[in-house]
Amino acid sequence: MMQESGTEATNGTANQNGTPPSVEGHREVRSKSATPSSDITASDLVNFQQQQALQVARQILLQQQQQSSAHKSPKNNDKQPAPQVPVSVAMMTPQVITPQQMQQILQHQVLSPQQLQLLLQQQQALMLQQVSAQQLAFQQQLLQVQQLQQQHLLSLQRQGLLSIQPNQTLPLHSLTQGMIPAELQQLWKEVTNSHVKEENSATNNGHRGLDLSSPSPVPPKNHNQHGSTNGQYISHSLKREGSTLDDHSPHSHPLYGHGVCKWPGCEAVFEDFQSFLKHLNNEHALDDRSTAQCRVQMQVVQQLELQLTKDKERLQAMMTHLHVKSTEPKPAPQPLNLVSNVTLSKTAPEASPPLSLPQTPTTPTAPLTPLSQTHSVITPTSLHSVGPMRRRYSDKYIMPISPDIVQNKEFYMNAEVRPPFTYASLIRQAILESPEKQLTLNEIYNWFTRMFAYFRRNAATWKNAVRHNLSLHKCFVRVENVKGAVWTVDELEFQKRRPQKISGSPALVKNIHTTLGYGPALSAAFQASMAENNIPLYTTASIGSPTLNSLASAIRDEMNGAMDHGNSNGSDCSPGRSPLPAMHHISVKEEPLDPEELEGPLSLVTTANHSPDFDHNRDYEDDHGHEDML
DNA sequence: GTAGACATAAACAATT
DNA sequence: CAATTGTTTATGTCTA
Repeated sequence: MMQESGTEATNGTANQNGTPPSVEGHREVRSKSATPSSDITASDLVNFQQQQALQVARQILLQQQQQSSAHKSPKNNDKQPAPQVPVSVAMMTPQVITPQQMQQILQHQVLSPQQLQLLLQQQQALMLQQVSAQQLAFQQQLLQVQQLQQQHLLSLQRQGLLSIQPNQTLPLHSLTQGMIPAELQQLWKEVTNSHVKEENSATNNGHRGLDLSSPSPVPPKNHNQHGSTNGQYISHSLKREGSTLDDHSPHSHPLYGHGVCKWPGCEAVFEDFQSFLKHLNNEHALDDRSTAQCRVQMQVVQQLELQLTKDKERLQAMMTHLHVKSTEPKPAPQPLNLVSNVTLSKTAPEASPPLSLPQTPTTPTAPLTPLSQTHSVITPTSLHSVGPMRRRYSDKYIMPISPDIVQNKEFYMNAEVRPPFTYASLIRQAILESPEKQLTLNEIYNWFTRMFAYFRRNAATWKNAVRHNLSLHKCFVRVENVKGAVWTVDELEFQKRRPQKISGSPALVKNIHTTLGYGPALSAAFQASMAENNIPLYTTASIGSPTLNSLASAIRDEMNGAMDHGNSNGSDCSPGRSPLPAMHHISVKEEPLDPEELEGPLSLVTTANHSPDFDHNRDYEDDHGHEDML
């Protein structure tokens, strides 16, 4: 009987390995390179804006430090691109800093008023851009949701379940229009009104003693080179980054548009840029009022950010909801499509590989991980797409496999989808999950069958593989026991063996390393302990917002050049590939497994009812289940 | 094109 | 004796 399953398995694997791998391989490659621009767009730009602000602040600080300490030379001015170095640092630094930092700067007068004004203006520009960028981001996301819903409705219509006009849209726009500049203006007026009165008396105070008031002398020609005025500087720096929304022509200024001063609550009209600059430096120079306005604006920005966060969550929830719902009427394999749609066009083609697998129309729509792909441009892993073991290749990027397994537990437990992890990783996970960090071979088997629907079949094949792996890898240590022998994991070995593998590996870890400032060696140990404790080390990068991910990706790209090959290890913990925590619960819990999947006795093994958590007694039970299987 | 990691298959020995 | 466990070898795929 065992034989039967064995041969069956062989056939099965043969098929699975046959066609799909190549096809998917291509897909994977494609998906890797085809970073959907839509992912990075608006929201990321917002981040960039913030980073730029921070960068400017840093540059200024740097310059000031240099000036105050050694007065190096006017070089600093020409060398504006030099501070580039910190860019990466700045990028990695949570943007949260920006406002607070600003505040501190304001309060402690660390900077010269002139520099301060730079910051203020930068901030202003940022906020204005943010508003539009955020709206843009929202609209895109909402558009996706809308499309999704429309598709859903359409499909329902086709099935005659619904008769609604496809055009019918949700009142989504109300969301997006919730934060319009007008409102901000209003807010501004309210807040600043009080200050306006003081304005007259306060305008020309000591601060102006600085050369702020000399905007005119600056010839337009210099604008592109090294601006000596605020606006110029900013526009220059922004341009250098090449990531601005605004087109900064020589005479452009974030606070100047359509002949109008965009300073909150100002709206003064100017015929030419020069007069605007004059106005800017005169009317909006660094004084109490401007400072206050800036503070307020910061609050506004924070509010906006908050709002953005909330709306993102809402969107997430909506998507989640739709996703789950769509899988509910599971009889149809449609869910998958839907998911892929939600997931993004990018993954769409991958979400359907089921072709390759006699996949169980079972529920689970796909490991969450793929969903995360959507957002994490970084992830070099489309591996999670259902597919043959080969896919697991990218597994090397995921050393702390544990979290991934745990997080997608539901999915793998119910879907007869090959887990994208190596046998070694799985074995390790099994062992580490055990209370005593040791398992007998049979217990390992049981863990496999319990945790993965996929391993409820093809027993002969994968069991052999498990044994083979146990013997082959040094990281698995066999320990004689009273009852016989148990297997344990030599974590160090486990960590050790991977480094050699990849040389030019994904730089994900690099992020972590650099971020944490750990050397490879240290980090190895660190990771090891993290992994051992099932702590998703990489979540730092993955957990965050999608934008964070793309941000990380950007960082990585940036650093790749410098650090390539430098790191022997760590390539294992990929932030990118980690599933999106927020979406974890999506995996649909299917009551019973697909009947088809549970051919006879197998159903007993399903363990689906068992809590996925380790239970000491289960071994015997499972054993029986196995016997049934034979 | 090559090396390394991995999956799979299978032969074989030792143990239960 | 059969099944299980463990080791080893061979082969093929995939990726860097």
